[in-house]
Amino acid sequence: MASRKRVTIKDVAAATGLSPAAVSYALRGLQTSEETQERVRTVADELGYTGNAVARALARGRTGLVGVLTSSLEDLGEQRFVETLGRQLGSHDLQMMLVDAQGDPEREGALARQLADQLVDGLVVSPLNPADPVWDEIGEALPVVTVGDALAGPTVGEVLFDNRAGVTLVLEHLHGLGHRRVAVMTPSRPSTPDRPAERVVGEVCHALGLDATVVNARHSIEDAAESASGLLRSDPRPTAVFCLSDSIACGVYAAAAAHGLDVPGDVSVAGYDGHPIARVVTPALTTVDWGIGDVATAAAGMLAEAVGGSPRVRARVRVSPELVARASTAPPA
Amino acid sequence: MASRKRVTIKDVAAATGLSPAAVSYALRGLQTSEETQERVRTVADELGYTGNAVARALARGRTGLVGVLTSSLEDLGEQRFVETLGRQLGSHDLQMMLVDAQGDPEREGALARQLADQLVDGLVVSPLNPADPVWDEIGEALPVVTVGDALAGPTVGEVLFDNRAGVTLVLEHLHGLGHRRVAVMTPSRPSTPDRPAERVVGEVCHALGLDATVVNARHSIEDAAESASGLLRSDPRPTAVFCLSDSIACGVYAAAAAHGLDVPGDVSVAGYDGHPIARVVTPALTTVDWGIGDVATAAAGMLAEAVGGSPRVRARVRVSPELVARASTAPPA
DNA sequence: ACGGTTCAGTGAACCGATTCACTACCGTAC
DNA sequence: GTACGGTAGTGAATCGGTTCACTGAACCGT
Repeated sequence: MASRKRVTIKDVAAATGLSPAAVSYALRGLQTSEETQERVRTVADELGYTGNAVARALARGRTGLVGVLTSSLEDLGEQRFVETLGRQLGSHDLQMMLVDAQGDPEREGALARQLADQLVDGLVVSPLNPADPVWDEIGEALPVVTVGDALAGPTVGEVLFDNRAGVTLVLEHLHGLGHRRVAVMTPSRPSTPDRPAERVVGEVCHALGLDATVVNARHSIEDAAESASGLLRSDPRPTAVFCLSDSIACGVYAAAAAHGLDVPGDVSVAGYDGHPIARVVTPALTTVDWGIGDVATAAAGMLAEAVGGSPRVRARVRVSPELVARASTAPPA
Repeated sequence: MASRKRVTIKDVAAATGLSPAAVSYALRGLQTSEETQERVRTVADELGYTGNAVARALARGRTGLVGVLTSSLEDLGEQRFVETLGRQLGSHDLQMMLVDAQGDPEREGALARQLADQLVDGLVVSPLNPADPVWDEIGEALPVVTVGDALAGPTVGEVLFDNRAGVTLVLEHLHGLGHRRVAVMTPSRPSTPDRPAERVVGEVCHALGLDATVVNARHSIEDAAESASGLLRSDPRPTAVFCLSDSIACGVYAAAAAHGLDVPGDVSVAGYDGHPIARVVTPALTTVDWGIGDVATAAAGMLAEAVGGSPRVRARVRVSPELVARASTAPPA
């Protein structure tokens, strides 16, 4: 069925009696008379000519696609980030090509290389492993905007959020409420050697004199619930659980309910992301708002500018995380 | 910076003393001796040759990309669907190119046309407007798999869910509990003339003798909360609200909390999607599970098969929605 | 009437791969 | 010794556009 031959620019040229070059110009409103443009457009419509995006990309050396390499689409925060980013890129006439590293740093590197092979004009990435040498290569080949942690390699833009500050806000909040035995659930994979967030957590806990257990979890609510389940059964149960994403916090809620534990009566829970769902769950979730929407907008803007060919200045935006204290955290029993 | 010239197949050819053709074959392990292949691979690595995806796509007539046209990424259910779909397509060696219609049927049509211009090898779509003539054109040009409502045009696969059955399940459930004055919140835009879901709602309500108000809302939790706010203030307040997505239901929870209304004491709430979040919120949300994950897996499989070039048989999978009654619905006061 | 600009449009090169048709060469069989 | 078959590799065409360098004609003021 699909074999209906594609209408090419040559067909249009033949039908109008013009050269392919003229048609190409006419359709873009260049170097041709008004009436010719009109005529070409009419004929093109009649023939159903749509143009071949791949050929155009090859000839022009750009595709109009922006790669978005997300660390894990399972995360509600990432989902929301991606949604906004796609919308914003669209407003700059760029298409989002979404690729999911699924929390795996190696997969992330491989995907990045693949994307850089001329398929995309630029890349937005919130790196799982900012130290990966792949970023060096890629930063030289195309505009890269990072979100979250800064990259070793060259980039055209960075939207940094001070995760140390964010983590500190929560841990100080918990400490201030009187918690001393807290668990921290991070989305990290063991294979990431030096995930900054985790290191920061360790340092801050140490500084505050908190007794912290770090637990790895995946972002999905179901998986997080399972990981949390073990945690909540452990003998000296932590009095508070700090989740490095709101998704994971949702999982903890589910696990707490399953075990008949009250939040925050039996255990306090804090999240990270400032996702709207945090306001909906009961009790409303204490979380850190890093301005998902603003970050996405900034990133899209930077990349659009760089892809548009403006001189490569390294833009840098720093976002301050804000603690949103709600009902899910309270002094320990 | 980016100006470091790209290594092309010719460079590799020159470096090995072979023709570009030979290099092309060698790198794919065809028509060349073992040792040549080895040598070419070595040289290619040294030079940092990666290949140009666009040129390859033009020559071979396929890109390895699959377009995924989502109706609205604001919806938690869609987000989850897309996540699974991307994962599944990846396991078939296909890349997902995600495009968001943002709930706008016209935008959906335009994006579909754009995608079909040779950029993608296939398309997965859950159509906002199944009657749009664009599907006819596109279905002839490339493999299309629909999810949800069936399309008028030709497709290679359909994952149908019986939304009539799903809607009926919920409305009968509410009716059975004794509700007579219910509100239905749909994500439809007024511009969609014949959104099937809405028509079905009308019919089923009529059949059951329910007094139904239909309210349009966007999927985002914030927007849905706002729409719900008005609804909950209306004079003879509906005793139950049926939301056509779990996202919207979350918005209703938020609005109810803001107005000091108890769910289900003052108003029952039901959702649609079976998103994991439905189990997390309090009270746990009554919803309709249509098997997001299974649907995504089925769709990916169908499309992969069609893109792989297997004979075009129209595959059809029908998914039965299942009511998951939880604590958010109860008899009216 | 004349050189000099513009304007509209042409032809060919090009982007970077793939693939078809063909050649050179080797070994083998008769 | 000639015919034959198979393998390794080549050259050129091709995919479908864009763009550069150029041409012929119309138009300009003087």
